[in-house]
Amino acid sequence: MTDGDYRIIIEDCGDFDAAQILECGQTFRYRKADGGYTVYARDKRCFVAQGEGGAQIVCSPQDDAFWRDYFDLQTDYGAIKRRLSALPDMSRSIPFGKGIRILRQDHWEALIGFIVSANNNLPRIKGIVARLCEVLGEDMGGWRAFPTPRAMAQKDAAFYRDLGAGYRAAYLADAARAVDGGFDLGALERCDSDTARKALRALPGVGPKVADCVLLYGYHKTDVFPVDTWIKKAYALVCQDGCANVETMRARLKAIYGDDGGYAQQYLFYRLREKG
DNA sequence: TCCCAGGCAAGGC
DNA sequence: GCCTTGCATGGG
Repeated sequence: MTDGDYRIIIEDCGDFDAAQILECGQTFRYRKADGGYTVYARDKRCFVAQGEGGAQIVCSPQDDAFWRDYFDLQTDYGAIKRRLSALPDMSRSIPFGKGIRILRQDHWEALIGFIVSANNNLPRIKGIVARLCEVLGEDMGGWRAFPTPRAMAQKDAAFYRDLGAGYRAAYLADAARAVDGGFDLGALERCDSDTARKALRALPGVGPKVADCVLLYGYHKTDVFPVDTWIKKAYALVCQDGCANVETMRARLKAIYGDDGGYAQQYLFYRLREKG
């Protein structure tokens, strides 16, 4: 890391664990490094070190506010955990993933990342996103920014296929053209989750699951409950009703966990994937 | 080799 | 409307 000595210090790590935050599948732009993680967001980079005594975010001093917001440092996760504690499976899942936080990511970045994520695995998603930045992102002097909608819109499906995106290649090209052509991602900030979800689903490659992930990680709309293959497997733990329809599952899980559904989903997802 | 991965879209009923 | 199928590619 060559960004100097500026550090954001997190003294109490009861609600902050870098490994859990980054490896719980909400972002694909990080690299495990010696003693921590290098994290990328938009056109910025930081290094997160986690030790016994606490965590430190090493970054450029002018990016202090950006990273405090990105890591959601102003939110009281103790209060969230207390609200969820009595709900199904939370007595197991919250202690297992107690250091998870929901990152406040960029709309566009979350959209592209989760279009890539469809029927894909985490190592491969990370690789595709890394190549996307490497080839189309602005050179920031040692690393690459996430590509702009304009930069991505100028490439066609064949380009993204060569990058290894598989059958998602056309989704990437078409979604980029839609956003570059005027689809207003920023306007959805002011919509409720159901309205924003319907709007996002008009984009190619955005179905129910991808839309929910974009809303949760790209808009911090924490009342959504993304249902993926892991949550489908877990559903029987929470609702022993034999339900197999995904939309019904989603509705029932939303009803159980309410406005904190996004957090509950993240604790559940992390524990299941890590076999905790 | 085979199954699976933070699913989506299209086509058949 | 709901259900099934095809889809690219790499990990385990």
